Amino acid sequence: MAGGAALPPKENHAETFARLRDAHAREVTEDYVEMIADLIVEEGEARAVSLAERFGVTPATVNNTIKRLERDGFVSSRPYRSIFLTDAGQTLADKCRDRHKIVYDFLIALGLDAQIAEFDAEGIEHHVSAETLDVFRAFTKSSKGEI
Amino acid sequence: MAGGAALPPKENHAETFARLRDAHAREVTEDYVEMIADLIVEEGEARAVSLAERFGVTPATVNNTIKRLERDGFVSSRPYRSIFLTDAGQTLADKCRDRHKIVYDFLIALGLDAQIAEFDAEGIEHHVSAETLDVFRAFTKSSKGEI
DNA sequence: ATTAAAAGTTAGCCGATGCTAAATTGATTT
DNA sequence: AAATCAATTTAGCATCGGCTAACTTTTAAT
Repeated sequence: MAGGAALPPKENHAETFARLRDAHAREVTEDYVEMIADLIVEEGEARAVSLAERFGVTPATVNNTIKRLERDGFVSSRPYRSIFLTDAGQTLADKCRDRHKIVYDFLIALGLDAQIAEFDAEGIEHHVSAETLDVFRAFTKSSKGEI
Repeated sequence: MAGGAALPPKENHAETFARLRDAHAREVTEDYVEMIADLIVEEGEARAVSLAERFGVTPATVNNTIKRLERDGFVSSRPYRSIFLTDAGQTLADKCRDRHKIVYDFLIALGLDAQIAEFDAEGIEHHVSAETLDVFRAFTKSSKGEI
């Protein structure tokens, strides 16, 4: 009963990597809307200069990226003004914030320190399926109850 | 004594994202050397056509990527021949295989099914710190002992 | 009100990673 | 041996996400 199990282990390589590439394509967008939402909460508005500083990129790069996000309907902006999330952008930001927190809390529940949990969560959050997120959440919850 | 804790929670955004971008830059390289090593084990050699099929990209893309890997010292190849790992490539492949297995086993230990564990591991493996890997490994081990 | 500083924008560049289409080489079949 | 078929390579293109340098606009100070 061990041999082939439920799922053929070979076949689906290509699909795995296709989904991986899709995830990558969304990462910058997700990081930006998440950060813009944070900045609006923390500083009252999202300025390009703050995004540049937080991401560690140049203002020109931020400008570039914001244009893509605008094209894709996640943010709105007017020249020399601060940046706003559209409804779609806000929805995405909310989803990302939740997901980020689930991953972060899970890593903390595993015993990792805040610095490492924060850094790893930033990388991991874009690559967890809904199923894995559920398991993470349940684990964190149960580990809290078990004290 | 609680306020600032050991690590200021704000400041280091930029460094986090810089490290994230570094990790991204390594992902394709790591996936390729890992896959080349797998192919050599499974099929006796690594052909471009197999890489193309497994990654779900065109042969032209594989060719491109192999040239970069060659430039960076991870593989060697001669025209119309199969692809070999250099020592550096083999070392990296071994490291990646270990890491991949740790992440995969951890997800399985958490109760996820093989298909999802495999897919998520592929995304997560490039973004786990050494500390997190240690915790994953310890968790998997202890969960095996606890049956 | 002018000037200086800060913020934002534009133009032009580069590398990574993908593609298609066409040419080439290698392997197989007849 | 020739012809075919599969694999590989080349050329040319696109997008993303970075950069620098130069310029413009806005904001703040004097």
